[in-house]
Amino acid sequence: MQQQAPPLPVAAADKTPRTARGQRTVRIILDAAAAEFGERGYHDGSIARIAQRAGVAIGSFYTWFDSKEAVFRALVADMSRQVREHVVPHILAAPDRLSGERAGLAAFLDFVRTHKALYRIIDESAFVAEDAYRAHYVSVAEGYATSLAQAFGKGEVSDGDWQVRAWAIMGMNVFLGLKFGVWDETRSTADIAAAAHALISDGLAPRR
Amino acid sequence: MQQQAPPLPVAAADKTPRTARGQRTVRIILDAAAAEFGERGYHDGSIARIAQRAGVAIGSFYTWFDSKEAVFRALVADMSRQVREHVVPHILAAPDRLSGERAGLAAFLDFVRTHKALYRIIDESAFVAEDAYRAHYVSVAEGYATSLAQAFGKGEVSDGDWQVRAWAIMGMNVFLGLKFGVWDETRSTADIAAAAHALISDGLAPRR
DNA sequence: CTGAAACCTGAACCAGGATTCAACTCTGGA
DNA sequence: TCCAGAGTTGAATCCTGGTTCAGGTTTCAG
Repeated sequence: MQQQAPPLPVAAADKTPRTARGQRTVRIILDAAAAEFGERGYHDGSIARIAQRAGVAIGSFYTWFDSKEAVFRALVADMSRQVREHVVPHILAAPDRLSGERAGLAAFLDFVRTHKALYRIIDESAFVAEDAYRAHYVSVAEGYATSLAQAFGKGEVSDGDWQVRAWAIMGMNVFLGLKFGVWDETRSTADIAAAAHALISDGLAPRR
Repeated sequence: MQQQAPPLPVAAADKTPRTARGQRTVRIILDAAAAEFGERGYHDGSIARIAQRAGVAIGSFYTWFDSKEAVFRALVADMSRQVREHVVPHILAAPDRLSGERAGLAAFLDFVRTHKALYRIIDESAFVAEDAYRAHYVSVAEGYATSLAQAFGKGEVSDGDWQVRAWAIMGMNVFLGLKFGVWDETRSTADIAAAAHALISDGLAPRR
């Protein structure tokens, strides 16, 4: 009975669009920011240029975002979601966790190759918005850990240290994404995924 | 017969110290820069503050480095070397490649825990000096690849895709370093290394 | 001892770019 | 049709912080 009808009591002076028009503008700015930061990085990226790309005045930018860092954070959240949405279905569609891992990596690599900006932005967030970066990877790692533990329940993987395994596999994927997604596109993503799958699945120990 | 004795024909206007005194100053500035960039990151780090930490005038800084980016690059090279120098011996001292991998990871984690600045700087170089970053990881990956191929020759590891394996393992180590070296020190490094070793060595496939 | 090269000094300069703001235009409900 | 609120505009402000520069000080070979 304390807070009344007046729209959004706490976050009163917030910058949420109240209209379809506003929503559209926010989306446009966000995309422009993705392009700008993707190309020039956070610090060489400029608000003026973002506004220009968006075909909008600088003032409009500040109508929707408090600061340069604010857009960047919004972007990180946006992308974190996009990657997950793209990759997770591929994992789930697979018959078992291990081949799911393979499908997931292939999907991830494909995604990276077509969304280099996004990839770079998430990585740079480590230095611009550490908490956002951490949040992203911690949540992904947790997803991995539970998923693996479940797979163990079904007898699809061996027992082991879920936490370490989750971070290890995640790191693996990220670096393979960097190398074979961003830097070097000469090899097919399926190929890479297969090789990585073999490693994760059977390890390096010599066949006995 | 074109270039004569005059000291350093090509790199004439370079900034290499010609004296022990100068050398000392460069070292001091480099250390101050490591501390500054380690704490504040590249962009929030300032030359003025670096000079202050070093107990040196701003002008002196510019006697030895052309720009902010220049020190940063020098730092990355310096650290790339340091990490390698610290870790490689541990790998070589092991009886075989696979247990070497374990020792190497443990050493790496220990190093990270005591040199968080360095770790952060190398990572940030991806955005400040991409080529330096690339050079660092490409060279490490190459080291891995050849080392693994050699181990295969001795029958210590199975056959496989060396390039993918190298990048995968490197990524694994980097992320484990981030998680258990920088962010979370609750677990012993030996512990982490053991778990990672088990993963790399035998994989996730259920025991048959 | 001496002078020239090597170093050091830090106030002042300046560019780039984030942020502000006062006025203007749109839009949709009554 | 009308207008209040929602959006838009972009020149002007402001400030941070990298870089310069015109001398001083130290060092050391001869």
